[in-house]
Amino acid sequence: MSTKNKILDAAESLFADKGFNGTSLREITSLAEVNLAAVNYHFGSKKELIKSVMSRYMNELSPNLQTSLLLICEQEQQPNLHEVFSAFIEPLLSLNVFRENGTSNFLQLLGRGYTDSQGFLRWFLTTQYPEVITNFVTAVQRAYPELSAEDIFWRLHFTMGTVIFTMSSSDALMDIAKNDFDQQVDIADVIRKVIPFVASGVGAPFNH
Amino acid sequence: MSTKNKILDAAESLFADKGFNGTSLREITSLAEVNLAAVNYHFGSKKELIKSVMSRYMNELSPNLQTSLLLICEQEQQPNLHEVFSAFIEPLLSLNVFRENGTSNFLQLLGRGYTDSQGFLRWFLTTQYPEVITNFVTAVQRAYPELSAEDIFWRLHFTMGTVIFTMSSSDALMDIAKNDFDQQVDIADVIRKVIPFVASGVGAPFNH
DNA sequence: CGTTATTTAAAACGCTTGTTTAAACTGTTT
DNA sequence: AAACAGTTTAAACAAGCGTTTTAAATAACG
Repeated sequence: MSTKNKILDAAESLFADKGFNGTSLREITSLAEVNLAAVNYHFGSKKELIKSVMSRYMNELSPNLQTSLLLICEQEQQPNLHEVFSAFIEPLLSLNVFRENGTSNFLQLLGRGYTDSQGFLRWFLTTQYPEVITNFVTAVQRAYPELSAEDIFWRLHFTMGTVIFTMSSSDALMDIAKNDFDQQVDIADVIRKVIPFVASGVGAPFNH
Repeated sequence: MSTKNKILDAAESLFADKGFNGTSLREITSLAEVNLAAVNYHFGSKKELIKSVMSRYMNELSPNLQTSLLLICEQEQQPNLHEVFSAFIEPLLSLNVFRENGTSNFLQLLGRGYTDSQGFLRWFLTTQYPEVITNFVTAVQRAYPELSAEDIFWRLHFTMGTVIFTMSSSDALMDIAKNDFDQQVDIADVIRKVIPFVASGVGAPFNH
């Protein structure tokens, strides 16, 4: 495997675990078993390395998610919200074949990006991959046309919060569930549990 | 104002803004206009300062939340989930009189604590203030008895995720809402928007 | 008033951070 | 075989970190 990919792999799992700020280049390069200077040689800076780690996932996920959402938008009958959110399941889980622990790693990284580093990653994602959000909004609008643009905006961010936060701490949560309820769960189970929650949340009646 | 409180105030707003890892003691002491060494003198270490900042809020919030939830648990008729979650509104908003921007600062700190510093703050809160969680679970159980303990566990964490994540990025979200929808919102508005979402999410039917 | 304890001040500590440098090495091309 | 670009290496850089130390200023009390 190339040095570049060794760095990306090591950075990915450390970033997911301890955040971007919480991970040093020395930790990354020693896990990747490459020289410290290799990061700056191949990526230029730590910030660019973070972008590369995220891009690798987004370039894999984005087209799958696009076709999955488009399928829902273009079908004859009106979809319900549960269908819309279920459209995420397969593209997200397919990240697991793309890379070991791909699904949870990616979602954890997403969560880090929203809280670490004061939102520069949010800017990066919304400017580099805006069509993902657009399609998602369209799908929700088709499923629940009474919802105003403002309410869609807020409820989609609530949804992102639910999913991202859950996945950020999914390791800890799965441990607790195992200890307290003898309940062996994996990331696919968590996704199946969270879909009814967010679908119902987005579909909640509103009292203006 | 005492040196100790000047430090606590400065630390609180910086921590909420940039996270625990992302804030240095030098930033804190220079915003507080006190000497650098004062932190270690008064609090012993940065970690203890973090605990102190959180405790100041928890000691204010915890009793209010207790009485509010107890009121719901002890009332004659069965409460619905919307009532249960609404029990948080007043105690949370009262943090705003306790301290400027108290509500959003506290919720942002809570979010930081779950993602920064690998969960030591989660340990701190669940061991120091377990009765808050217990009462909350009891209230939800009364409102939705069909929900199993496992499902309550998961859905309450989804709820925490929604709220904490939303509040962590509430400043950014309120800015976007203002720009895109000419919608002037404050933290109370956000809370009013999120309550139907989480109440509906927790109350979602499940498909076993 | 004088003594003791508490609080602040400035400087330095040792350590880690991201980044840069310059030399050594690798494999291909002329 | 020599020249070459592409990589890797070890060492050093300046800057920032949390913490400690020492001395000066302030407050409390007999």
